Amino acid sequence: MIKITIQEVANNFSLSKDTLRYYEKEGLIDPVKKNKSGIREYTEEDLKRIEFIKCMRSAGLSISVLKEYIKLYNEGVKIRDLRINLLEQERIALKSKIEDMEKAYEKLEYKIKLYKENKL
Amino acid sequence: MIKITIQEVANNFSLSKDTLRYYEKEGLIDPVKKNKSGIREYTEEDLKRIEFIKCMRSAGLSISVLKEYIKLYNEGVKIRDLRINLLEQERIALKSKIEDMEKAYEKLEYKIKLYKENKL
DNA sequence: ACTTGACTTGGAGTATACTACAAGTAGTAT
DNA sequence: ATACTACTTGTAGTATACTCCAAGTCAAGT
Repeated sequence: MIKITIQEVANNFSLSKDTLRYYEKEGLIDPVKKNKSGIREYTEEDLKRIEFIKCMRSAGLSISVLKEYIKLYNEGVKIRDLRINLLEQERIALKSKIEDMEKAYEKLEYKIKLYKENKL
Repeated sequence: MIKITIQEVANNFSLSKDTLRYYEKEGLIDPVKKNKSGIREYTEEDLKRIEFIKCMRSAGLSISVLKEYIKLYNEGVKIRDLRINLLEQERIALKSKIEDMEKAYEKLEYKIKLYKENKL
């Protein structure tokens, strides 16, 4: 078994140690195993979860939405449908957010073009 | 000349009156003309600015970045290059943000697909 | 044995972007 | 005239997501 320290996780994911502990406290990450000295030792499983959370956070999913999803996830298969539902909703929200951003992007591009052509 | 009240602006742009005054206070919107009773009367020009700000905000550009851009804008042509620069930077940042979000979107889609195929 | 450095905890503090409130004024309806 | 509504200002409060700090523990190096 590989033992990964919080420092290593922080470096690899560009997250602060504080943020990692914060995510754990909030339940986004399951409680990480600690050695006899109380020091966190992350597993591969933990890293997968952290990667997922980081990706979703960077997409703008809020802590509370992710908290809810993880809670459902941990409660097991019975409420699988709820989980699908939640993800579907977030997918839809994310889609319209991306569209908004693309609109803004085009607007920016256009504005820059005008500037460069000395028309502004 | 058309006189547009803050209420109408708020309704049309789905922004609260408080937010509109906040944007004005922060300098994102130029000081709006007031009638003899001190009530704001928005012009077409104001509305264009508000639309731009709203669009950029929804793309995630921060108040402080927009503040800076508007400040440069108001300071005139001499520093046009600075403005282009700022917009270029934001364009690049926005692009990578959109890419992040698309990655997250695909991940979500995939996860939902797995759920639906009963593989999770 | 002692210092160093990285870790632990719980809780306080910060930045951002609003959002609500209190006190007052102005115009309209009855 | 009185009540009602919408507006004004400045300031205080809130939600979110961290971020920092104090006090303490622990293992390794000198």
